[in-house]
Amino acid sequence: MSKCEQCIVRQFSSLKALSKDELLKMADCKTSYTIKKGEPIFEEGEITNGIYCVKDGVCKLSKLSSNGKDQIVKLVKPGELLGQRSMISEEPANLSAVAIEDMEVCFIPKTEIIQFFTQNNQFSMSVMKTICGDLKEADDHMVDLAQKSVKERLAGTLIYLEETFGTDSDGALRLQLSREELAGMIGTATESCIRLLSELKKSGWIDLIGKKIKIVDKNKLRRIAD
Amino acid sequence: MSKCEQCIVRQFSSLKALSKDELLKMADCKTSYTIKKGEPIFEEGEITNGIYCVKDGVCKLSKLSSNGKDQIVKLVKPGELLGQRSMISEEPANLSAVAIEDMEVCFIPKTEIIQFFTQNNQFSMSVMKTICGDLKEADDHMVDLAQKSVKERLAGTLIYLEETFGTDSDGALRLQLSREELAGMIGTATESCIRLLSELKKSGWIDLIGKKIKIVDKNKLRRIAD
DNA sequence: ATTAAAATATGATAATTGTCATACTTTGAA
DNA sequence: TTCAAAGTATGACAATTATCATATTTTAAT
Repeated sequence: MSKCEQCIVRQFSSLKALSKDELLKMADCKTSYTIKKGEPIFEEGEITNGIYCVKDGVCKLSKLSSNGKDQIVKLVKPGELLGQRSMISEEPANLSAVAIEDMEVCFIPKTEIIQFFTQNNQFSMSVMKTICGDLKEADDHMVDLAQKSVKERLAGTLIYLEETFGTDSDGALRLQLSREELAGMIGTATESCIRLLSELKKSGWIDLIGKKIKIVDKNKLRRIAD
Repeated sequence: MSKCEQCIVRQFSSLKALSKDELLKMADCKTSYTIKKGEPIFEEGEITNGIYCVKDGVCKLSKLSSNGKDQIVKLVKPGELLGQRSMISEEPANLSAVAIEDMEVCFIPKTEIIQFFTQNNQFSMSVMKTICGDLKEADDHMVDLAQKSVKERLAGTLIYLEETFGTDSDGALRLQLSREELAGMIGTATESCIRLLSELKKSGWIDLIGKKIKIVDKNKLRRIAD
């Protein structure tokens, strides 16, 4: 069993507020999982009874709409926690978490987290701040979905993907999303997404290398995104 | 100065977790305000340094989009708290709060709330749960905005307005929103909103009495909304 | 009570976006 | 390696939604 104390990603989440003793206790009761690309960590409606700490890889949090399409609400990257909301609300998961890349995650049981909440105020304040940050992002995202055009949202999403997950050796977006997933992020039909990507390529603001996307003129994209 | 102990709406918010002593302390440092319909409680970008408890009246939380339209993110009713998110995040307000009806609110300084957080675990857990509830609603709302048509969202919003704020003596929605505000809730142009209301009226599912809206066939609306 | 301003309503039209069909390309399993 | 399946791409068309113009009604200030 690996030690939480030595885990680097801990620094990026609320877990950084835990003491050495608490980390040792956590290392004792945690379970590590390997999740392959495309596999779920948990699904909408499932009772999770704990939270996951993402050690490696990226996953999408999405919800199936009544029209049959999957809307991606958020991408979660290493260092972030997963499933806090439903654990705190004591409800089944509202969203599905599915790996976009191969992942390594650790599961920490609810009983443990609740103990940390009561004994470590810094920890609970940190979790609270994280959730507040999520709420702010959700509100902002909502406004964009309601008021911006698909093209504006696509441009904004491409910039977000580059700034958040970086680029590979070709200078293309490191995070490989399918066109369907990209469409699910911006809230549009897959064909519309593909069509607008072609349009942005024709304009010369992006380049399409196979299914990879490379941002050529970020300023132009920024101007489109507002 | 009125006593928080005797305030009924307290029961509906996290403030119900406070002890008698804490309530007395709060009554001492709170400030009461009367806010007229149309007036702001705080605006986007403002530093608030505390939270508001809504004693009477309803307000909208909205954000100005780059296209110049105001998107309404949430309606806040008596008993609910206002401004917790930015207080906890220690950031300026992300949304504007504007009264939709004449309101009575109490302002409680941040220093006080932070004290309650550290000394009363039930209180901080309750606030955390409320914010988690807000996050869930925001996520769900996001999916609807991204995946549903304007007509579906309008139908859903009308049902929400009836079930949340009730009806007046005519059976019409008690909460009086302008067409522009209703459009701002569902994320569409005012004209589109008006047009669809006319359409729903022609179909006989709703009735328009002046600018009031009355739901005639809720089941039909529900079927439209999904 | 009068009247200007604001809100509501509707038509005409354009722009955006979704849907269906189909072709091409890539991927992965036998 | 081969081939079926999945993913990507594009065209044609329909549906939805926004925009602009204008009329009507309501509201509120004088």
